[in-house]
Amino acid sequence: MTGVTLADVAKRAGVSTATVSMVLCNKGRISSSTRERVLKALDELGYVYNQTAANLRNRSSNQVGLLLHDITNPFYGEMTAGLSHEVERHDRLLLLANSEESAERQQKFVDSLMRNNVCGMVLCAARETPQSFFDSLKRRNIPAIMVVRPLSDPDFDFVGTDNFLGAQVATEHLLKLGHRRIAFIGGSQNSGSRAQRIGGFTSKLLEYGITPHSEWILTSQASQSDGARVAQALLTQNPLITAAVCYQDIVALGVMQTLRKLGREPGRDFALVGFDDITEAGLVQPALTTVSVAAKEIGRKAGELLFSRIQGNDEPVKRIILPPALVVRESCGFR
Amino acid sequence: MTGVTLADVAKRAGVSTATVSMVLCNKGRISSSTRERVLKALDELGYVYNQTAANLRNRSSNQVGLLLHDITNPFYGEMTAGLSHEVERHDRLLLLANSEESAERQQKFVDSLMRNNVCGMVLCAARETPQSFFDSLKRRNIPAIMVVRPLSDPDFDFVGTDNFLGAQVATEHLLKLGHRRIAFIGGSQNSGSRAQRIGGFTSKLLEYGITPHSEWILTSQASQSDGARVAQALLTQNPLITAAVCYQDIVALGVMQTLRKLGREPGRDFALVGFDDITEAGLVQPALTTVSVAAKEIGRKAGELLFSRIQGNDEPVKRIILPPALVVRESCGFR
DNA sequence: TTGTATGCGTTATCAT
DNA sequence: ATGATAACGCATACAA
Repeated sequence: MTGVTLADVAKRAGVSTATVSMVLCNKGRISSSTRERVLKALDELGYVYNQTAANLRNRSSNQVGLLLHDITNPFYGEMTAGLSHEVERHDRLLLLANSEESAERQQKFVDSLMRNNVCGMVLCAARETPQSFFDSLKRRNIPAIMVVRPLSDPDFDFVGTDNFLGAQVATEHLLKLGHRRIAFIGGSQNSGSRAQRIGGFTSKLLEYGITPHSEWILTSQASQSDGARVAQALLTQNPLITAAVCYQDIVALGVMQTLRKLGREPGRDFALVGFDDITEAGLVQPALTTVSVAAKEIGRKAGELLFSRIQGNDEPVKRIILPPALVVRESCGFR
Repeated sequence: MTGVTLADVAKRAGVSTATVSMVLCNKGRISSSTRERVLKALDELGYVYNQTAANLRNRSSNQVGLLLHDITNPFYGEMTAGLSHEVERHDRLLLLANSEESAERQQKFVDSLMRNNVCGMVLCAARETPQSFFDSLKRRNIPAIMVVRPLSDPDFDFVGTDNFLGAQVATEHLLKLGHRRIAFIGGSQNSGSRAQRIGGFTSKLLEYGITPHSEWILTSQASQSDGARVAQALLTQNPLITAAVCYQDIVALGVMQTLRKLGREPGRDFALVGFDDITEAGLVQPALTTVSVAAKEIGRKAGELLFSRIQGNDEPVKRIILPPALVVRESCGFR
């Protein structure tokens, strides 16, 4: 802190603080001669604007918050980049908080963001978020956009991807290739995204006159090893299964491992579709066919919506659902 | 903004604002009876502390800035998580800015962070950062820690990894496995980290009596596809090369692709070591042997040092160099 | 132990 | 076109 204030500059330029302030904000009409003088004084003194004071006086803030549960996940890294870009475009600053999936820390962060007067926030809530969390958010009445995880609370704007449709597209792809015995592998029991994907999966099966087997729908951790583990049991007991939709790409990678262990070659003896289009998907052999959910775009759209809310847009609650895209590679057969 | 202030609470509780303030900060001695009353009023009114006002009054701030050039890069995601954790431990908030490698935007961000009065910052400066950037930072005299990219400006604290040693360890690993024709793939021409890694690479070759071929040292973008591209030319023209140290894991992943395209199986016909130990490294097949630079730890250490500076530690400039660790997986052969 | 009064650096209202 | 001054919400020195 250099400590140079408006008053110092004013004295130096031989004007009032009001004048300096107006020069800084380009408000009011000031003769170009005094403007010159002020500008010169500003420069000579190495003045640095005190946003904190301005925020207090204006009862506003130039900061928005982003609450994530795992910044380490490349998907959220992408999303953050998209949002960050939008935030910059609006000359705001981004406050980042990482709940690491703890409801307690999440609440702490949001409280902190509120104390810091953020003008809005983007949230990907932890899985076990209590209703009280959303309530406290509403009470303060600060613009907040939920992202990625569906069904947080219907009163909030939401930006995410169409899990249902994504799973439908993935499933139909397998169906059209002639597969009839298809499993769904991965995701945790209490995941809303997973519920939607399973919905897309089963609905499409039914559309083709196929009754979904609930024993062919497996949960797993979000890791390759656990994907491999759960697939092992399923595929040894049900060798007639010829394809699977996986909840995540990483799970699909695990399934690939298991297939090879069982002497079956993915892409030839078995068809596999993943979800997320992570980098590795294009890398493995055979390259993984997957549903892409455009993480960066989610961030960008969330920012766009947030700023429109900040600027007073009071249309009814919005749900922006980005269309997923099937990225066809090699894991369902080469042609 | 609910708009409830200290004064409102004070009135309600029948005390002065000073008392309320003291209750909030746990300062001064206040009878437990009035404390009760204040706490009750606080709660009833749904008071929310105004950090902005406090910051102004205290001539301080509870925010630290983090300037990155690519939040999308998993390495920086990890680092951010480490720093974020440390920031939380100190009850501060983290302002994130993404320069996308533009010196101009970077300067804009830092100016903005300064106007917002951050109490400190962690910086991974853009590659083409002009000296004026560092000068403006020094002028304001705000604690700043440089990370990852070496040699920014000797007057700043630095936290990074030992690139030289890391590359030596990686190279020696290949050498001990019997490889004698080893390439170095990746990194951009003007990268300081890369220069250090090449130093480790060549010095170790020389130690084993091998003369480094400059044509076997390639630059590439930090992407899988470019890694694949540059490897293609090298490996078709020099089929006798049996191993490579890659500047980054992502580049190594690209090289894997190329190898397969050329009918060579990584881990069997060719040995590969990466750098960074990103999540994908453990996921691909064969899993990538790599030099871990403990991204999270860099973030944590940077935070630790930053807060010690903020608290007044005025020891001479520090350079914290974290030891790299070779993570042996499968890409140099299974055993 | 608690209250009074002042100032942090800015902006906006009202004069001039 | 510009100046004086009163907030913004809080913390603290000092008084009581």
